[in-house]
Amino acid sequence: MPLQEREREVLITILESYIKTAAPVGSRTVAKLSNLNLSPASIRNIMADLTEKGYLDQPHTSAGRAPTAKAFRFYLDAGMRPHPVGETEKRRIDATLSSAGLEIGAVLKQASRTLSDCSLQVGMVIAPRHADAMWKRIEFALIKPGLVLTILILQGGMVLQRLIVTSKDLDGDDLIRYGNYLNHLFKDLTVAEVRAKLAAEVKRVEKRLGEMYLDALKLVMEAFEAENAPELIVDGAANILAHPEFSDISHMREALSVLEERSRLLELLDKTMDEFKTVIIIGEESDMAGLTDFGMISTPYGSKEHPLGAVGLLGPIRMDYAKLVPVVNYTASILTKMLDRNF
Amino acid sequence: MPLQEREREVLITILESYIKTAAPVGSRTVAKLSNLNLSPASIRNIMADLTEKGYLDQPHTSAGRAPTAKAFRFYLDAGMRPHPVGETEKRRIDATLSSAGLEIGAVLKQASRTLSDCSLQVGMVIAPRHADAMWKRIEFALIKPGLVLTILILQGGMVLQRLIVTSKDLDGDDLIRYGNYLNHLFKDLTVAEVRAKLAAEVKRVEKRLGEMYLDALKLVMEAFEAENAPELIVDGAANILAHPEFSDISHMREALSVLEERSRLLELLDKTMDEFKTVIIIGEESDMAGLTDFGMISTPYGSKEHPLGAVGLLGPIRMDYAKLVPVVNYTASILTKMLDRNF
DNA sequence: TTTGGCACTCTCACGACTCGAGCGCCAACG
DNA sequence: CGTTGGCGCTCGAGTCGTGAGAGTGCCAAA
Repeated sequence: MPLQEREREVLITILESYIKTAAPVGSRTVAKLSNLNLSPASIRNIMADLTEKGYLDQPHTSAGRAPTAKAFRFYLDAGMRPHPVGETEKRRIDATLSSAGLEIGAVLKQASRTLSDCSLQVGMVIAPRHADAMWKRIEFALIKPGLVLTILILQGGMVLQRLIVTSKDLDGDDLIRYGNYLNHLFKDLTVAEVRAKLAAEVKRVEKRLGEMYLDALKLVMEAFEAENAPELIVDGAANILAHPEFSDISHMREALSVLEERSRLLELLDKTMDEFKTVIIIGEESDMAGLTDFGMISTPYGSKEHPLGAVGLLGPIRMDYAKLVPVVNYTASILTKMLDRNF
Repeated sequence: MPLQEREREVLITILESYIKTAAPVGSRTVAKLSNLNLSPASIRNIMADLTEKGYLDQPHTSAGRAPTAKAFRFYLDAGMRPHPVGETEKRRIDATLSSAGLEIGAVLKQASRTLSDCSLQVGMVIAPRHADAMWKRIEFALIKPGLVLTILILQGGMVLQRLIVTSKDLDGDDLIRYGNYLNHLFKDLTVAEVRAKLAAEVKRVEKRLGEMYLDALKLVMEAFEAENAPELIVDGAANILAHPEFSDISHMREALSVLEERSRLLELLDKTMDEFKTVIIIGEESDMAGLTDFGMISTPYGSKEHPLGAVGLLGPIRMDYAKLVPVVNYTASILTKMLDRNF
């Protein structure tokens, strides 16, 4: 059954108060805060209904009521009026992001930090996957006999580097020839495509061409075989521990353990990239254990045709979504713009 | 006045018990643990003396005694019998470190993690300063008109990269010429020396040679001017919060704030590099506020002639130094050996 | 010099108690 | 019939007192 107008109003009032104070809200408070001009007694009736419908929860008889995850979901889907990002804040985000320079890695780190600073929550950023980026050039440097530094420059200025052990008699000239051969072969393919093509090329070369090219291919294979997990940048873990819901020690430990599960967080952020839109996950909507009391906002950056990565926030379920969703979106848009220069 | 043999024995017993349990130690416990074969009453007398001399501290009348920072200093300087690293543990360290591959950055991160895992404290590593490393080769890649990726390869396989905005009409051939010129000019100088030489070279070129070389120099200057702060890698912050001394919330926050002061931690670790020996700093010996209840073990890696960086542990003052100092030293030695391959 | 004994002190855990917030219910009111 | 004020109830948080336990300090005896 849908909510009546008055129930809606009361629920939103409770939500907004709870988001500010993290404390259960009583009928008196709601009566004062809402613009319904009803007495606490009437509010109590409405609150009782909302409790029955599963939107509110009483920790105990005399403690006021706290919104449930269902209430937050309602808020996000229907009740929330997003609060646009202020000019001051915009300027602040612009400034800090551009202070990081042009390098993707540095910019992303800064983005994560800026997000966590603005929100007092945990900021997260997924870096662009190397696999989707295009091969631009490979360079080899002989560090010492038998040790070669391989540097793969990707479109957009990303760099993948790896040290490789080789046979001792490989010299600088060999490396230059390898480089030329490989650059010719793989230019303008994505790293994923290169990986796919590598095996076939090895077979082809084995039959027709000399040993030399085989070595070159093996070098590349060794260098870039394991580069699969996208990088997750997390910042502001200390922020989150300052919130009152974590003032008790066991909750704090739980929060820390959530932050350690990088792969799970990645999974959640991935969703936002697949669908290329802002996603908010609260409470048990993720099937990630321990995330019950958390909420996560995430949004992709890059373009719909070429999604690059995602940025997001993780915090207690009672985050100020109305304010923070626009902040996350704005950050993503700036990020998109900044990285655009590189492509 | 120096400690008598019996006082020494009692103090060390107290220290070792306190290191294990983090709880003040009573006379009965000492009587049982020590091999003096004295009654609790006699122990009490000795403990009273130690308290007078400043080695022990009573939180309150009936709480047993806890060692002071002075006691720990005594322990470190005179009483401690280092506990050699076990074979199993050695193998474990070897294995995890070599699983990180050959790349310096990855190895150092792994070292920090391994240290924190072995010790259940916070692991710290200072990465080698780029300034001390030798210029091996510079590479330029034109990412798009007006945007150049600069890659400086240093001796040992370290890589410094930076994106630079240039004039739009700079093309690939220009970049190759720039590279040749710069590599010839700076080969086998350290980054610090290059920085010093740059200004002079600019002046020299301004008078005699063409515009082109000037641009090349400016490119390098822009790329590598700001690279000063050595990198500090920290891992295992969650570990430290599990210790009983941080079970109360205000101590926990204090601990977190200590970990955020990266530059201060760096300062402390720097000491160990200057003197090139293992340094243990406890309590107020550093003048760093908030570090009163902490202890830090640090030791350099690399060789005395070419110190590369430092590794260390940060934890509560009652760390198990006897066990952990050898662990830190062993890690540093493995690290030295691994990086040796690169030079 | 060492030891057992004993009185003393202080913390911690537990229970009783009070206070206040908030609720549910109900009767009365417009 | 919705709204309101009132009243009694419940439950948590804080306060106080008490008792147990750990540990000390001191003293007299071995």
